[in-house]
Order: sequence, then structure tokens, then C-alpha cells
Amino acid sequence: MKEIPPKYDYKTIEDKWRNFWEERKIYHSKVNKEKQKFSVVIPPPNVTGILHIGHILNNTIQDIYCRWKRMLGYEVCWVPGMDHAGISTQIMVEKSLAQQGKSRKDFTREEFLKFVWDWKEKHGGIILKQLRKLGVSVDWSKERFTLDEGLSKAVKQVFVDLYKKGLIYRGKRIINWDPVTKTALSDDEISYKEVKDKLYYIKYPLFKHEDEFLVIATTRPETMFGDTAVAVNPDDERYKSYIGKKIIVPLVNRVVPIIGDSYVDMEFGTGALKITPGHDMNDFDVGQRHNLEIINILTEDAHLNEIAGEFQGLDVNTARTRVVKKLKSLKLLEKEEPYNHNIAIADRSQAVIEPIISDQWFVKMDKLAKPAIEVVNKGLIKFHPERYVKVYNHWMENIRDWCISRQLWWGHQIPIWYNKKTGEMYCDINPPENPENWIQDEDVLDTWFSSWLWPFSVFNWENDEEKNKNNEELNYYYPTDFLSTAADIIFLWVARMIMAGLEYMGKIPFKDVYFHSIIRDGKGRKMSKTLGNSPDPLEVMENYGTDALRFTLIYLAPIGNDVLYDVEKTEIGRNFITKLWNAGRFLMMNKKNIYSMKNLSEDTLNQDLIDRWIISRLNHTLNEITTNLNEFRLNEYTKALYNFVWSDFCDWYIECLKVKINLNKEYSKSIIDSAIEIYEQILKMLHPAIPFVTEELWHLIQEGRDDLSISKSDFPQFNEVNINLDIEEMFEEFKEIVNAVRNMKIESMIPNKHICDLYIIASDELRNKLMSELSIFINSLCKVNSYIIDKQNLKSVKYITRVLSNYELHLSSNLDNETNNALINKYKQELEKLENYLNGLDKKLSNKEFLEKASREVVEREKQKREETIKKINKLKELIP
RNA sequence: GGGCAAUUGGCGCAGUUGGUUAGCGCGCUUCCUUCACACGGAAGAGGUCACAGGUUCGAAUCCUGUAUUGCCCA
Repeated sequence: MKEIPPKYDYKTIEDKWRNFWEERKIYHSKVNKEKQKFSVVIPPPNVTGILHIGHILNNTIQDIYCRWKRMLGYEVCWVPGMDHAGISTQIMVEKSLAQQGKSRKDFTREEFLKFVWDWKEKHGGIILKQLRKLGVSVDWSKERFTLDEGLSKAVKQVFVDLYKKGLIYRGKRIINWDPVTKTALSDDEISYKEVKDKLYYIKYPLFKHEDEFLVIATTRPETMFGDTAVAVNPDDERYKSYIGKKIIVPLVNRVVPIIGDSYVDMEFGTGALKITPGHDMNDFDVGQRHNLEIINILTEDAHLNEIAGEFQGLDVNTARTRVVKKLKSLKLLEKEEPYNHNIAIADRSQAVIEPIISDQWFVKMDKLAKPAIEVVNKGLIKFHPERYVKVYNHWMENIRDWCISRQLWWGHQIPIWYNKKTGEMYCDINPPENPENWIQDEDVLDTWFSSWLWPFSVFNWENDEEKNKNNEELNYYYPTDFLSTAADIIFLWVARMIMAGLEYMGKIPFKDVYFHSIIRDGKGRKMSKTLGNSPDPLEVMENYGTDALRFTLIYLAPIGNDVLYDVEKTEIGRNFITKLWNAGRFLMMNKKNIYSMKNLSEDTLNQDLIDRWIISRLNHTLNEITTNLNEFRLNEYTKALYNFVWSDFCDWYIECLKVKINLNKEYSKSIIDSAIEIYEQILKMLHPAIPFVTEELWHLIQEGRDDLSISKSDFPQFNEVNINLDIEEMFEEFKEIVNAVRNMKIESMIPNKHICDLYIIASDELRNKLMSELSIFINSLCKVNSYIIDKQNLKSVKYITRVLSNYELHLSSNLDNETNNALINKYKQELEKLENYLNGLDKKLSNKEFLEKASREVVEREKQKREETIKKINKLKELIP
């Protein structure tokens, strides 16, 4: 018989099972129409990425569902993979080239891409290796990459299809320009940061009345070279009369109209605004409404161009100071004042975004959005927590066209060719026949343009009905069942997958979307590299064990809120796992002792109260965790198990078991066997959350499982018949008695080892019986000799007494006066508390309205409470001289 | 500026349709190295449920307002 070692050595054990699962392809999935499937696609991590604590949470969540469903008998398929992360990867490679003093422009496109692929082979995909450490039960044979052949095909086909449907167009639009990486970015790839800046008040002379001025306020005087109007609010009495007149933009001396537009906020600055349609999002919209000229004044690296005259070649910041200086000298600067406002920053490169006009490719979104709004509002796709539906709707109803072109080389090059002579456009997945006459669009597609196809492209989808019809995997696994993701990519990814799924599969891509918590540090700050507050998960796994980290994160993550996580908190998981380990160790030690005993009698012991109680609790827990998992309350799933294992199983069940074993040596085998049976169910219930340690223990407690895995065993079934509320209530009374006796001893300064006599007076026959069954446990757990007696048999010696609802407990002792007085004081305090409580109840019960309006059960309950309280009060009064 | 959340003992959180003497974990105090576990056991202290109104027989729970914090959108 195997022994359980004293310490759980997670380092070697984790490796052992990780290899076991992978080598034996335990999590490989194939189409099996006999079984219901459960499919999940991993949110593809970035090829440049490394594992952070948020990945651990997200992937543990998915793993819990995959392992749970697998144990419930589903054909589970979890597809792993990565995306090619256009900008990040290119930045990475360009940086390493820069170290050699080179830039990408020193190479041809093909040469550069070769560098990137080399880099990808050598350094990319670290994150997948790290996910292996986490023990994710993915099917590695199905690993995909957004730039692999199949997925690239899907991306091209979708582009061509949308183009032919008229849903993709090329247009001059104002876009977010990243002057460092020199590419356009979508709105979702930038964020805003508040900066201390200045608001400049500049005098613009009126045309033909040059001694008269309108004062405009701006934070960006250097963009005035692109001004093509001055705008005021048409309701603004101060300026009404100016609308339609002309005004001169200083420095460039351009004559532009004064227009009226309700966009202008009368409270801001002077109420008059310069309009620069070429370099401001809002001004662009104003420009469209009033047919204003659009002038671009910036180069691609955000320096002023020839339009700025003497300022040409300056970067925007230098230009700003110089322009302000010049305006001052011309006496056109009225004043400047401090001003806080938000500027846009590129998420990847941290560059300050410049809005500029350029030729870009867009996807028309409104048509695609409509059905996608519907499926969520009809509940075909469910969001957890539900409030994200509102966030989703708000965005979808105000959706803007999606800028999908990126001025990069790494990615899917846009399948558009321009005729060198005629400029004619050609769109197809293959190049035109005489390629020498054509030139392909230089740009690549946004990485999300491949990610939005992920739920079906990973199953080799093609834009070809016949092929799809015969694609068994696609038809079996799609739609997927579950998606777990961070809420910050609800627009970038989740919404777009829904649109793509409906457009290309005619079906939703997934049924349940779980938005997990954001992990912050112990002080509630966001994890960030600069703060250095983000723990390295691999280090944590090294120091505490992988299961400990997995368990802790799930345990701490409240539904829909942030998790405040410190490395030290991983002790929660580690301690729990140690407890679980030791409980198993205890059972196996006993099993070994007993099984080696000779001449065992037949085991015919009936289930006693303790057994029935733990089985009832087990089924309660089982019921609870099933509900919790079904309702995506993962932290409650772990909490329910934590409490059951620690409080019910270890603190009470095992403690009682010790008593039973000592008193019933001849029946010990069946006692231990039934305990191990419950323990095994615990292991199974915990396995989805802590796969390694449960796999190890499952093998240790039973021999002959060498070729099996707990992850393929059956999940315990809830059986309502096993729930016995009466037993649970009785057991609670038993616990109450034990607690009370322990408390009495400690408060009376009786050493724990000192065995005293305990007289128990029960309130009724049922409880008398109960006590005769349980007194052996009370004796052992409290170190007393207990006697169940009738009230009249209580001798008139000094006792320490405790009054419970249904019991009186008298502990014999030789108390000194001081302790005795202290006890009497305690009784008095208790009495006062009870009398106050009784007063409240009396008030309630004499309130006519309460009696009339409250439900019968509530009134009954209150009456019962009153009776019990009176009983207690009377007993207490007897104790006070 | 608009929207969405949150506010419960020192800290982190439960409290799902209003009816508990408001729970849990960590931390804290006292005792215990006794034969699963000190990553442990036993006992205990600690809360006017952010504030102000309202609805109700009854509010941590529902409504309104205020304050503070966070997130998203512009």
C-alpha cells in the first residue's frame, strides 16, 4: 500500500502529471457525435507576450470549465493558439535591428519579414510554454497561429468578400496616426492621459476690418496653419452677427469663413474656435458639415510641412513654442492660462497620437452590427456579469467604421492591386494574372481582422459553402460554448467576433461570455511595468506551487469586481492544499494500520449520525458548486469547497472519525473506507481548480490507477436523497455543545487536559437519545466525562453552567470565589442581552400590522424565537443568586 | 460632459426574490508543539452596513438625493 509523503512536493509532482497528460494526449479531442461537445477557443495571446497574472486567471477559468465538463462526460475541445500582434512584433524586431544600427527601410519587405519569422521561431510563443506550466487542458494538436496558412486564407477570403459586398472601402479619413511606428491605429489602440498644458488666446483679425479681432482659445496654436474656418455657436449672442463674415488666420494670412455650428461650447475659452479639419477629429466632422477645405500640415513623423513656411521642419512641440513667440511679437497673443486636458497616447509605442488625414481602408460596421446587437439582446449570447450588455449596446449602437489598414509589413498584406497605368483596383485572394503591371497595396490588415474570425477559422473555415458542409470539425465544434476574456477587449474582439460569426457562419460564435476580474496590486493599483508591482507568475508558481496560485486567484476574484492581489495572498491556496494533503495522509496512515491487522470481522456497521451528516453536507456542497459553476460564480465554487473541506471534513468529520476508530477497532475498515470514498469525491470536485495535487492524491489513495487520470473520471453526482436537514440541524446542536463546553473550560481556567464531569440536561426525549449516541464524541473532543441526566438529578454542588436553546450544560468544578463571581457577571450580561432581544420580539409580536401583513411563516418564526428566548432567560435567572 | 459600478469590523470580501441577535477569509489577542497538518488546533475581541431623506408592520437589502473611489465612452 502506498504511503502519502509528509510534504507535498509540487515541483516534481507537477512535472510528472504535466508530462503524463501531454504524452498520453489526454486532452486530445476528436469529433464524436455520440457525445455532446463542449468547445472553447483560447483568447489568442500575443506572440510577443509573456505570461502575466491576468493570463493565469483567465486560463484557469477556462481550464476549470473544460475539466469540469470533461468529467461530466462532454467531448471537450479547447483550442490553443496565438495571434501575430502586428505592431508589437514589428516594434520588437525593429528594436533589435536598431541595436545593429539598421532600420527596416534598409531591407526589402521580404528580407524584413524573414527577420520577423526568424525572431518568431526563436523568441515567439514563450507564452504557450508558460501556459503548459499552468496545466491547461488544451488540445495541443490543434494549436493555431493567425498568420498560418489556413487562417491567412480565411482572412483574405473575408476581405475579398466584404469588399465585393461593398462593406470595405478606401477613403480619406482622419485617423489616429502614430508618428513613431508610422502607422494608423484604430480608436481602441489608443488611450488618453491627462496632461498639464496651456490654453492660448489668439487674436484673429477680421477680413477687411483688420483692426477688429475675434479671440479664439486653443491648446494647439501650431496647427493654425491648417485652419480653414473659425466657428462660433449660432446661439451665441456675442458672435451671431459675425457668422458668414470672413476672418484672417495669422501667420499664414489665409482668409477663412466664420461659421456657426452648435458643436461649439459657448463656455469654453472665448466661445470662438479655430477649425482645423485636417488635424482634429471634431473639427473634421465640423468641416464635413460645412464643406471646409482640409489641409494637411504634418509629415509622417509629425513635423510641420511646407505649408508652415518658416516653421517647416519643426516638430510639433518646438513649433508650438516658436509660434507662440511669434504671435507674441505680433501682439496677437492675448493671454495664456494653465489648462489640463487629455492627449491621446498609442498603447503599444506610447507615442503621442496625431490625428491626420490619410488614405485608409475601412469596414462599414452598421449593417454588421445590427444582427449582433439582436443576438445579445435576445439572450442567445449571454454576458456574465450581465451589465456588460449595456456597455456592448452603447458601443454597438454608436458604432463607427473600423479602420483596418496598418502601415506595417508584418501581417496580412491587403489583397488589393493597383494597375500601374490606369490606377484600376483589383481585389482577389490571388494576384492578378500579369503581376508586372500591378502593384499590391503596401498596407497590412489590423491584427484584430484575423482575431475576429478565430472561433471558426481555427476549425479550417473557408468562404465556401460546399467545403464547409463537409468540414466535420467546423460543424461539430462551432458554435463554441464558452469564452472567457478581460472586459477591456469587449469592443476590440468580442463584439467583432459576434459580427463575423453571424456574417460568415450564420450562427453566434459562442453562448456564454465571461468577463473576468482585473487583477490589481494589494493597494488597488493597476499592474504596471513602471511601478514594478506586477508579480511574475512563474516565480509565484515556483515558490508556492501552480495549484496554490490557481486556487488563490479564483478564490479571491469576486464577480465583476477587481481582484486585489499580493504575492503573499497565495498562502491561502498553499495552506488549503497542505490541509487537503494532510487529510489524505491521515486517512491513508489509518488505512494502512487497519488493513495490516489480522482477523478482521465483517464490516457491517450501519451509517451513524456522523456519516449521514457528512454525506448530507457533501451533497449540499455538490449542489452548491454545480449552481455556482453554472452561474459563473467561480469564487463561490472554491469557497464552498474550502469551507467544506476545512470546516466540515477536517474539523469535525475527521475529528469524530478518530474517536470512532479508537472505539470500534473491529469496524475500522469500513469506517476508513467510507471516509476515503468521501475524500475521493472531494478530490474530484476540486480537480478542475487544482488539477496537479488532486491527480497525485487520486493515484495515492487507490492503487492500480497508473494508466488513468482523475480528469477522465466521473464528476460526483448530486443526490437529493442524501440531504437530511434534520441531521444537519442535530449536528449543529452537537457542535454548539462542544463549543460551549470548550469555552466553559477555558473561561474557568480549567486546563484542557483536566477531565471534568459534564452533566447534560436535554429538553426532550429525542435529544436525550441523540446525546446518548454523541456523548462519546463530546467526551473526547472536550476532554470530559459526560452524563445525560434529568434536571432533578442534578446534585447541589458548584457547577459552571451554560444554557443553550435545547440543553443545559453543567460542568463540575471547584471554582474559587473570584472566578465564580466573574461567571455570575457573565450570566448577568447574557441575561441583559437576552432581555433586550425579548423586548424587541415582544414589540414586534404585539404590533397588529406586523401580525396582519407579515407572512405566516415569518410570524411563526418570530414566535418560536420568543419562546426559546424565554426558556433561556428563565434558566439563566436560576443561576444568578 | 455622458454611462456603469462600488462604498459592510484593521484589510479583502459574502449577504441572489426586503423578515439572521449581519457572516467569511486574512490580520489581531490568549492558550496549546497531544499520536494528519504550527502552511496547524482551541477559545476570543472587533461592525450605528458611506451620509441624508423616503417607501414599508419591517431596509445592509427597494426608491431619491449627496459624498468618495474606480472603470468605460466622448
